[in-house]
Amino acid sequence: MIRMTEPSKITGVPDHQPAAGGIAARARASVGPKYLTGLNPEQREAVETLDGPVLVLAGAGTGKTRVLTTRIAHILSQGRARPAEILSVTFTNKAAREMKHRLGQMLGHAVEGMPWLGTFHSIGGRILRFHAELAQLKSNFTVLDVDDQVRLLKQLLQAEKIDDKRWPARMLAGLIDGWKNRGLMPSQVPSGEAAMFANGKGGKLYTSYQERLKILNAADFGDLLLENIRIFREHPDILRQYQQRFKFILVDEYQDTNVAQYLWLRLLSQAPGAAKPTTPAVIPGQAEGLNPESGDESSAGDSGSAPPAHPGMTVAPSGPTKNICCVGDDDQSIYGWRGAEVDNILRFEHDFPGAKVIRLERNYRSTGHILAAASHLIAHNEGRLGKTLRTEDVEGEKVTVTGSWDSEEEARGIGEEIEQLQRQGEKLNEIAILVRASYQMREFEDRFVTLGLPYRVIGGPRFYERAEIRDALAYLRVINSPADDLAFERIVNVPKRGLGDATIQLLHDHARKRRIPLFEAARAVVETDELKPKARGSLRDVVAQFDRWRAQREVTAHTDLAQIVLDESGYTEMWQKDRSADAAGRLENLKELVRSMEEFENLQGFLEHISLVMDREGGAEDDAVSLMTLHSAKGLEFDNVFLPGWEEGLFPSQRTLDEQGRAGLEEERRLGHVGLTRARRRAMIYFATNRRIHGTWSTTIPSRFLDELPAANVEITESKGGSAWGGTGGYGASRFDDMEAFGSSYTTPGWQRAQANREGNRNRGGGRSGSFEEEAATFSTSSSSGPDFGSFSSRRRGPLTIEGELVAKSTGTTSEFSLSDRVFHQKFGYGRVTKIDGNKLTIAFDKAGEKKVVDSFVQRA
DNA sequence: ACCGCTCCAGTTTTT
DNA sequence: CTGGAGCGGT
Repeated sequence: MIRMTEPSKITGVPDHQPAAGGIAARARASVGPKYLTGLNPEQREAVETLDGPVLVLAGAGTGKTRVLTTRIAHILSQGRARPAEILSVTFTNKAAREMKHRLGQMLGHAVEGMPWLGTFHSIGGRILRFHAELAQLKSNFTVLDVDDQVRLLKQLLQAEKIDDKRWPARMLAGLIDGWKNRGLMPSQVPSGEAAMFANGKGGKLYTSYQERLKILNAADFGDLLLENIRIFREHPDILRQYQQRFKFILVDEYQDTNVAQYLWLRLLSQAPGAAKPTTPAVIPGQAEGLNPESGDESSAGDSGSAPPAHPGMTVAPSGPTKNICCVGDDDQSIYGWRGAEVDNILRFEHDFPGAKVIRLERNYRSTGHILAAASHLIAHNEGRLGKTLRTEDVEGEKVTVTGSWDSEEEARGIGEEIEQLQRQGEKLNEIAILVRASYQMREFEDRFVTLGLPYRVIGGPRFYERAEIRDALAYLRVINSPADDLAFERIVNVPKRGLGDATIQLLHDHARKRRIPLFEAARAVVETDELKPKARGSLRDVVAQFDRWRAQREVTAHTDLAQIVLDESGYTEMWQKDRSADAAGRLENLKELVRSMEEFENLQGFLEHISLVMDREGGAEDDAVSLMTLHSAKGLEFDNVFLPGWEEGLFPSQRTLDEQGRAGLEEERRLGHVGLTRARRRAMIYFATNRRIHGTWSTTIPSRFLDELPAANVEITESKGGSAWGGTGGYGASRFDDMEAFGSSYTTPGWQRAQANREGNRNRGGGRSGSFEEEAATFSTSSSSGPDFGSFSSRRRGPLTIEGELVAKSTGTTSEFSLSDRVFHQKFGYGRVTKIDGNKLTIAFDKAGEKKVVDSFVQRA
């Protein structure tokens, strides 16, 4: 039942792997270098096929990262290339770190010499710094975050007198991002698209945005690749230099690449010298921009089978290709909405003639039932290369599907299921709840807080995206480069200094008139009497402070300087005074920021990398349930996975269906596949019949994906969260047949089912532990269920003994708190106790309102 | 300049 | 039902 060991990813031999191919294979395997032992034949082929293009289709849990790292080790140990001659790209810093780590383990030493292992953006940024002047930048250019970008665009919109309510800066940022993802410079944007924004001003705004970036000596994320592509196209000699350097190219998660990344890879993967010196003056792709379907590649050879080429991809002359190895899984492509092109992977053999395609289909993660369910589901997709995951693991437990009355019951049921798992000895760290949309998390959080069940939310704002980190960075940016207007504007009135819009406007006017940065404008303005005395003094202080810090920079270590700046500016104090729940965390983050600076030589080096490299690394030591979206679950695995909210409209998401049609549906289905394949031993799907959407209750119908699960691997269970729909009612073992019948028409209104079940429940009636039931009733968050359902929900009851146990287990029955105590809670901040019920407190929080929490989760304030 | 009110819109997220 | 933005009052 229980898996014995996790197959060792690096050196061990997976225990359930066959002696494939018999004696001959084994003999051969034992001959090879030791890092090859333990690879299955396909993995081994993927590692050893070094020459020419290779596409490794690596299904979930088939050892993808292991193949990538082993391949690098193999290249190195075969002497085919030196570490600095291998280009190895990932999407996330986390993935890059993971690869470095594993490589280090495999090679037995730290991987100092792999300078070109990193994310697309960090490597693109690195290359761009070398040739910054070719992009009208200086090598110390700033990488703008989304906030800066939007602020800049807002200014441009204002300058153009465009109503930024009707045409929000965010939307324009999204458009520009989309264009950059597709590898389009301003001149290449199809005129129809450029005209869509702000009555035809879209293209012009893109152009002026790019101009402003150059003036600010800044690049956004898209530029890091786009400017590379431009430089490579316009300077074949530079391109050739990189082509010669990179003897091998490895790409992780190829299914997530966008057009720009694809073009970048294509350029770099041509054999050196194959790139004909194109006429640099004409930017190829410009013509195609007007006529998107005319990429010349698509006309070559095999018609029909491959999707049409991207516009603008003709820059890469089809010539001999170097050793590029792309690893990915078309069934896990879930980022289409942000520019990823599944077509890239579907078209690989066409784009890289002579490519070898290797399928990894042996799954070392999940049990048979889970894998069968996932495979069966994804088989409903049409646009896929086709893989069949196999396992030699046990069948294991069937995937369960559980219906709940509403989302509250769903949360309660999952909460109880988790407690049961916990009592069976499962680690909370091995339990995850994967939701489609982040607003689903709230209900679980509320429930867990009530239960006192430790949980952690994965995803959410990244470390460097947090306001306090960006503020701190802005201070440092202004010190480092006085011309960084965006940074200056961000912090000039943070903390509050009485420098509001009027002052900023004045500075802007000055700066524009005299063509100087805002900071210099400020310096000049304080010498005049254009400002009111108060603002003037304030601004004078700010200028003086920055002058002082810049002087100190010469004689102070950069970490110390950062600390000084944060203290002297009053920024630290601002958060110290803040009484909200997250203030403490923010101060902690600031400390962490200062600490992280130690890894860098100096302020300049730190700032150059920070926006690309920082990410939060939460303390994962505590045992806690993980709560996250399906998207952020990609790449992770857990013994027990809960998949709530499988309802039409939510999952698959109505919006995706509306906007993307069939392609959207397929992407949603891949999301379901990703969710299921995260589970090693247990996958538990839930759907609710009623859900609150935008505040009002609506009735939902089960997701069509439920119908697409294979009956043989799925078990219908009853909700634990108040077994309102007992086994007898409409919810027996036969229910799956119901669902299959459901199959063809999804129109069956869910409420019909709900009605039926409601009847069933009425008939059942009767409660169990009366006394506790009362407590539970008072305790459950007051459910303002829809009109019809009020009577029903008040009837709800469940195996409450579970809760009883937890209560007993927690802190005993007498609370150490008294009425009207001031308390602090990690999540909700400060509040006052208004009611005590054993160890359960009702607290009126200053900011979060009234909540019920277990007393062990609060402390006296 | 800042606070508090009303109104509106409302997936998924990395770099 | 929430959070963010924009507006008007102090």
